[in-house]
Amino acid sequence: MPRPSKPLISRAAAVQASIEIIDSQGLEAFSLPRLAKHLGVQAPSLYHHFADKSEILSAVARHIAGASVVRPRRKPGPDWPEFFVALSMNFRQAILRHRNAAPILLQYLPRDLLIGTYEDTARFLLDSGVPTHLHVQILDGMETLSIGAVLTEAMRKPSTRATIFPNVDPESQPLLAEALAANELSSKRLFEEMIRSFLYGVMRNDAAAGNGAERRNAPPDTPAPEEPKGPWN
Amino acid sequence: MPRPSKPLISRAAAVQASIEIIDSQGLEAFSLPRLAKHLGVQAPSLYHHFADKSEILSAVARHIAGASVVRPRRKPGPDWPEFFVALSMNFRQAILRHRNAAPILLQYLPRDLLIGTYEDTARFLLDSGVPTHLHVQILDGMETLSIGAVLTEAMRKPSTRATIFPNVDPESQPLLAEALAANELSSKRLFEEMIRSFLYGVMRNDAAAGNGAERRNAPPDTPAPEEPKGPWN
DNA sequence: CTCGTAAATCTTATGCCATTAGGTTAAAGT
DNA sequence: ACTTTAACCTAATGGCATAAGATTTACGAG
Repeated sequence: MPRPSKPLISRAAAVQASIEIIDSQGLEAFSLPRLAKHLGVQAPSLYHHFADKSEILSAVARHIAGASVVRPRRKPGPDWPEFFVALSMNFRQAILRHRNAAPILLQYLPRDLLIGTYEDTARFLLDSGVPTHLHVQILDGMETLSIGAVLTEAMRKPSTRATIFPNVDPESQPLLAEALAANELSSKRLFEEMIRSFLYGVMRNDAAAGNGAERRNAPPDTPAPEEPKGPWN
Repeated sequence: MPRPSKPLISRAAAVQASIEIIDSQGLEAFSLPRLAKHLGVQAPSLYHHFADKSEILSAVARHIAGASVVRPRRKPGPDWPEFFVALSMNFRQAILRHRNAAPILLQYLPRDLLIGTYEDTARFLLDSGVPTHLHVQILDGMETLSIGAVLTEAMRKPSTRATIFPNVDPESQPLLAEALAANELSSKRLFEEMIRSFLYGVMRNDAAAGNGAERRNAPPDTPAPEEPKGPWN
């Protein structure tokens, strides 16, 4: 059956089907023959729409990450950190919906997709009174932190997903057990608090200097390298 | 040539050779036939020492991550955050030495390897006067943050590795360009500052309350969910 | 010293996969 | 009406992970 009236394959449909396979059967189950079967088509036909497998995976990553670029609507102001908290939580949700795809995202995450929104974000920071010399720290930190935290969370095995730390023995690890007992936060809240902590932490220097905009961040109290890189073998 | 006087393969040698291949030729170049050739042996022979390929990769992950569990020697005290900063930098160094293996680490990172050291770390926090109810936040946060940040950094393409944000157009993105110009930190220092910011940020509540140990962390000023999970498609 | 067992390698084979080459037909443009 | 090109197909190639089973040797028990 060559050249049907209406194409049997579209990039969108292929991406959609790929995500369904990955979600329901895991990343290892994803292969071109399997995807093709899902689309009622033969595997090599996919090469008419994608250069190779990696291009499909790349499109999948774009689709998943793209769904998370819904910017919370918030006015600039002193509680600007909450904008980023909300943004991160959106991102986290979007990724966790397709946690099986996490390795794909690590490899193919379209950095430009995020960076494309940074100009607006910089404006938001500026309007909120955050000094310019902190913008890169905040933007880069948020990116790194969100992606990294979400990906590692996505990779947690289902069995140990409920507990924060698996296999803690109260006998040999009494302090750790006590710490866990004293903890009140779920994984989700831990993530949220982590973002918040980072953002408030970034502001610590300038806050101490009376919120003055002119104070450049001097080298921190302790530069302190440690453990001089010994032979790595 | 069956059953030689001295075994031709050892787990250690196999792991070592695997890392060399991955470092020099990339993760995609790693296959059992290739590894076998490196060891002067036939591919199926590897199954006498490992159950399957994933067991090899798991051992590789252990080896790489294990090299980073060198704990900085620091006394407990008010500058306890610097212990964690040094620890993270060690970890970062160890991983970045084998950045091609980053995807492996995401998949096989032995969580217990890190958690095994948490009891000591909890003791350290306690001796430094950090309240117990923050320990989990700190331990989990440090783990998440270090792993995530390092893995995403490791995945950066060589071409864009030098710049913090690639492809910033001063015309269309003036604020972002300005922010980059105002930034004084290298990638390494950004990482370092990120860790520090997080740790100081975690302390913000208790510090404000006069370092009192009894103050449980009340729900933060703004719980604020946002973007109510719309249909994800 | 001998002999059985188990260790460490081999060869061969299977089935899946990504990808290439080249054929076939229908749609679309001239 | 004719050419081009889009969109599928079948068939083939070479790599891979892994299984099955053969072979030879080291080693420990008697």
